[in-house]
Amino acid sequence: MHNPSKKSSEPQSLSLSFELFNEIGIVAQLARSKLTDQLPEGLMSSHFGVLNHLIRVGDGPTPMKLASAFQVPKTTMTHTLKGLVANQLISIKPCPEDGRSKRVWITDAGHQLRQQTIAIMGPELADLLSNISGQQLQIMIENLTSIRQQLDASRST
Amino acid sequence: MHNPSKKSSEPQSLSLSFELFNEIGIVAQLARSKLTDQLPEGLMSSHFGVLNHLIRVGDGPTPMKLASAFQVPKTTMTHTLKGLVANQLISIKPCPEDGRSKRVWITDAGHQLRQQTIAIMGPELADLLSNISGQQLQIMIENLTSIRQQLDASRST
DNA sequence: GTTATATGGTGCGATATCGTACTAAATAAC
DNA sequence: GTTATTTAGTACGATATCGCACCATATAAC
Repeated sequence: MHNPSKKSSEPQSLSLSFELFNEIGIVAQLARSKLTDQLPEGLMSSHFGVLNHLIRVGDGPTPMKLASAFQVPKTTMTHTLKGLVANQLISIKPCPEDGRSKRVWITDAGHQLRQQTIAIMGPELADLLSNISGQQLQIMIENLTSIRQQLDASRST
Repeated sequence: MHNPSKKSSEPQSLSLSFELFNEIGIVAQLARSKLTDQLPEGLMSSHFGVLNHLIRVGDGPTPMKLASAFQVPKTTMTHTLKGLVANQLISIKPCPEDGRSKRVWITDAGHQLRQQTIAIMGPELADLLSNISGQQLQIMIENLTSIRQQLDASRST
């Protein structure tokens, strides 16, 4: 059953596969919940995700670009952006090059909220990983990225 | 920046921590979406999760036990169970030992649906992991479990 | 240039999730 | 034994997510 020397490119045991995705799902849920607790009333992890993305990847994407970055339906993104606008954390302007599109810009308040949240959450998250070696962390990120990319690919099919 | 030999019990880099949780969140979302696509109309990953749990862990838990197993509010579990009952995949009976509680039992139809879904999803999930060694898979599960347990613990505080 | 198709965005309805408040039953305090 | 506290479950309202239908604009076909 336990077989650490299993070769790559062989299918993994079914139960281990389910176990991995099970753990991924629960950790995601708990982390999301923890993040939401840190945010001001009316804001959720989805809102923070957008603010964070605007800083990390750069300002001015279209709503569609955001939707595909987070792999959510565009209607969901419309809704999320509406909440951010209502809280004056972003501003949405028409796209000069494409009359169908709009572009999303983060405001100073948005920048501030993101900074503030990172200052609180960052150390907490890092704490959770404190007994994981840097090497293993790297491996986990690489593997998760690989899984995500495969899922992305199968989705667009 | 890249430091594979970092010692354990040191805090991880903030950006790497965020990156890990980011990937975890997106993979969870994509996997959930894929699972929902496989299920009959009106059922979601939350419903399947309960069925799967009833088989794996055993029949007859109270709704509260299920809620804490999935780390969702009890109102959410009430709602999820209602959907499963409506589809005749579980049955809920009063608990003999505790007048406040009820107990959840899976039906034959529930058993069937779970089996059927696993038969479809299992190989797909295993495929996603086919280029990850058994050893790395083991490590990922262990680390994710550790993270989950810490999040659980901090939650009950 | 006109028409057909594709793409970006939104409105709307259905359902999921979750917080608050409530009821009923069990347990603790006394 | 009565009362206070805790616990299991539900009802309800608010919001998130998502699928479908629709509009506006852009691109392709001709």
